[in-house]
Amino acid sequence: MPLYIQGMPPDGQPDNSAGLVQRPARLEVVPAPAVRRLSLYLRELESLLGGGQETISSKDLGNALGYTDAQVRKDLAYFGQFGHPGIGYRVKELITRIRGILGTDRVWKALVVGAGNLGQALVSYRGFLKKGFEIVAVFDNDPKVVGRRIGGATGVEVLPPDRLADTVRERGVELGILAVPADVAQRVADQLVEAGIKGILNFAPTSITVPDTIPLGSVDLSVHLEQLAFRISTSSVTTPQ
Amino acid sequence: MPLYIQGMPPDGQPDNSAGLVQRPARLEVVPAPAVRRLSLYLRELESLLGGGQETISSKDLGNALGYTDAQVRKDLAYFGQFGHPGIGYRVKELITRIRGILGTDRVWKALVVGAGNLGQALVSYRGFLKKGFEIVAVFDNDPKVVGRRIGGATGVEVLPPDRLADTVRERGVELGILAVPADVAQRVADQLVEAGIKGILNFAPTSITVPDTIPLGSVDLSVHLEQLAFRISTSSVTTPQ
DNA sequence: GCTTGTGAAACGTTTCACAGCA
DNA sequence: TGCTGTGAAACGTTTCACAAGC
Repeated sequence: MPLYIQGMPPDGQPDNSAGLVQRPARLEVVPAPAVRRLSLYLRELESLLGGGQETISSKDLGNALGYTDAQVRKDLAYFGQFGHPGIGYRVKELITRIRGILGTDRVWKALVVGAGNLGQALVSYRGFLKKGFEIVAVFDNDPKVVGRRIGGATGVEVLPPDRLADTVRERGVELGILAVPADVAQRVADQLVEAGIKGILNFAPTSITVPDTIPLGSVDLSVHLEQLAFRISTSSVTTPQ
Repeated sequence: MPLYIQGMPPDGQPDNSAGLVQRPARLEVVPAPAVRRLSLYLRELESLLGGGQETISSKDLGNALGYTDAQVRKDLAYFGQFGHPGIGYRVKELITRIRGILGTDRVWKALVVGAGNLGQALVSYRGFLKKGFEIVAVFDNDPKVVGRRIGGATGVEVLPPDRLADTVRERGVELGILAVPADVAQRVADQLVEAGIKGILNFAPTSITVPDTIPLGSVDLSVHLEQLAFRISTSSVTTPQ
């Protein structure tokens, strides 16, 4: 599934040398894997910034994550010219740029459906906010859980499912996180879409379908363990060239 | 990172028509994305089995997950000939085959490091066992948490970090799941490797390095939300050709 | 009819290699 | 010298299209 994004002109003078006609914004194709790596570059850069490092080369950034220097440069070049020949990339500048590209230079409101163990863990996780995500509500259909507070003093109250739609609308929630059992995941997803959610991250161990205008991500913990099991099982039989 | 696995001969008569010389097992290359999809096929098939369905075509299996029929057939064909022309795939048979391929036709012992919210959620998750994974121990360095029981009656006791190595060895633990803060993830990974763990799944929001003999998976919740944010942000500018 | 398995073609992604710049 | 940005080549993956089988 290739991703088409509207290309932005490189820094500095826009190339209008062709003359009088305004050049239409290039339509460029960004490989989905490149966008995934952008998140990892950002994470690494934030760590470097904490360590006080001011610049980094594509070689060092790649090495830290197991990619080649060419891969790093190519990935970044899809979005513009951020580097400085002879110097590398300025850490602070690149962080700002990548946040702008990913859209996390502002705070996204998210809600969690399902206040089981995983739902509680997601609501309690302190790392989301500095990444640009704020969990503003959590829902559960168990009356014994509704009304309870999750996430300590600054936490949120568990709401009943019938509050879902109005919460999305009134609070401007854009992201829905599904931490419900597999058998209700599709139904909840439908409700979220109906309520006007803009994207869904599904932790339920089942595949769900949404209109293809709604970006959908999914994380299945068992699937990740299975992939490990496969790689361990076959590594004894493996000949990595 | 291409994956090389030792190809298995198709069902029935091994092709030894070339004559007297024993044909060496073909070394075949399986795309990593194909292996990931195998897990999804398995999940879908298990759901179909629960619904009583006996056979399924590559077309229907693909449709359920958003893939083409050719993709499904190709993926499965990397590992052998499991289908029946005119019929499709027998659900029960294919489940057995895929489990055999992934290595989850037996139970893998896993441990969790970190008994915070996420660690507790992982230990408590009831779905792992029927997928072939058993969490046999959980560790935490907080003395207030050590000794506590997690996961109810059948749960496990939280152990201190100094019990890590002997637990891996004595109980034959093969998989390590990291649910610790980023700043200790690498250190814990090193200890797990030192103790003889065979694979690691990292939930800490940082990249870690392990010897390349040790398969490593990683799940960063913020990264998944970032990818959603990007897709939402760009979808207004998107022309999915 | 409907279905699989599979070479070959099409397509997508990564790596190479080097011009250009600090 | 060291580094980026980028076309072109190499490589990997998916789709096509069809022979063969139920």
